[in-house]
Amino acid sequence: MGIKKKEVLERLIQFVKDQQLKRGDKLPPERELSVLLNVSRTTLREGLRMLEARGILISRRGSGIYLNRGADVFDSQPGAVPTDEDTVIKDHLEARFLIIPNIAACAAERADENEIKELQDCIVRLSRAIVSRELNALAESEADFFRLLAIMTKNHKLVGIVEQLNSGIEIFWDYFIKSDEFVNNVIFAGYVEVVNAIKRRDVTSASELVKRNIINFCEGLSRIKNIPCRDLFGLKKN
Amino acid sequence: MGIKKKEVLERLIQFVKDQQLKRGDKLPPERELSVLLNVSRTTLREGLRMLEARGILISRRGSGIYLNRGADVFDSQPGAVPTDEDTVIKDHLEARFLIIPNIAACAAERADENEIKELQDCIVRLSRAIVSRELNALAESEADFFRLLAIMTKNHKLVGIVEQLNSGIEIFWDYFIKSDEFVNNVIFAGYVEVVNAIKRRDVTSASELVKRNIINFCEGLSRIKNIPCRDLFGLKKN
DNA sequence: TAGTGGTCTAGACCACGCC
DNA sequence: GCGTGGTCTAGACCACTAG
Repeated sequence: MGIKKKEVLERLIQFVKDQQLKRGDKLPPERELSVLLNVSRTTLREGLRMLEARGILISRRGSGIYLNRGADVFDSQPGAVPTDEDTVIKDHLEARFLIIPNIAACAAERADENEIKELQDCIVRLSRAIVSRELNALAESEADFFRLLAIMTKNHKLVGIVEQLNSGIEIFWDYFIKSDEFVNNVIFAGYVEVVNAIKRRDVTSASELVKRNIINFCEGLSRIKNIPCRDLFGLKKN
Repeated sequence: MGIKKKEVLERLIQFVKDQQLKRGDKLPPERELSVLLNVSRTTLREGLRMLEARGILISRRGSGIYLNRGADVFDSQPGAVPTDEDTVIKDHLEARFLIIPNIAACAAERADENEIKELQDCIVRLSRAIVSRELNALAESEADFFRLLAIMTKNHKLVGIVEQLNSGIEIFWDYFIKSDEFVNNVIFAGYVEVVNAIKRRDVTSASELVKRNIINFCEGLSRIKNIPCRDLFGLKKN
């Protein structure tokens, strides 16, 4: 991310705090804000769009920009938008756990032969990346795996959501790649099982195996980092 | 959406088809593409970013832009990116059904008193919008409802995902608003029940009630439009 | 009609990848 | 070093909303 872009976010948050703006309050017009924050309007809008994607702002054409529910992050969180690494990783794993199993189940129901073939190719790439310890290839093929599951559902919205889930997750592979052989193999084996479940059209297994896999993942990570994984899985029955 | 932006998407898709580009193939550089498609680079990049968000493209800094898995949409779908209204609505409802129940369960576990108060206020706004038949207020407060659920989970990733889910859904309220009093009341009552479940910290009920609510919603809509709702709910047990 | 956000342009420099 | 995508600028016009 650019230097300016980050600065814009910080200054924007600082501005909201300084002005004691509350939910529903209106921000100054974009042209004015860009002068106040000392950036071009385009750059400002990049930042605004980012906050809009988090539900913090809402833009109304012809009217103005308003603070939204969710603006309270400014109070509780010091940095608000970029949080510490551990939190990002924890949030990501939890989001996976809550969302991917259902997508996998749906994929098992609707996948066609070509798509299953794709998924198998994806696993091959994944395994190559694991044995050769190639970070980028690993992150990419794993993202692909989830992307393919979403595509299998034939639901465009889900594709977009998985893409959002996949974004900004490069960090945690740094830790994973350092992990021991065992965890890698367990996790990889897990992916293979998921594909097999989908091949059999076994909806329930597909969902459960994905869950199991994410839990393995989490346990592997918690052995290296101090991420409390325990409280993530109280919702297992849902 | 702007005229140019739509044109860019169309021309981009046409370009990929004409050149017979397949997965993994590299697109021309941005500066070149912007000339080919006769738009500025900024505008082009808006379009590229949109396709990237759908997992169709992938940009590699210093290297190039590549077609990704998921590019097959060009084959199956005529328009590829913007599909017909019915499909958009169906996809949206299904995505809700697969994702929101788990988020509601998680919210029931973690919500604090202030947030529950917020949710109640939100319902009040929702009910006002329903009785007065204000389309925008209705869409907005319903989006808020889901947004608040995500915020309650204290998981930033989920907030982003719900925001993605909420986006681009203005259309289907057009239909809803024409619906009969009964459906409206049933749906509204459903929201109230969800809030009560969260208040009681009843994780299971929160999840189930949300599901029930989405099903009601779908049935209400299918009475007006010809949306096949039946096949959406084969995954109920997961 | 005035003011707002939305889109678009042409051009500049930066940071990374690859040779 | 060179080409690529990433960021940033300043300024223009369009489309919508509100008074």
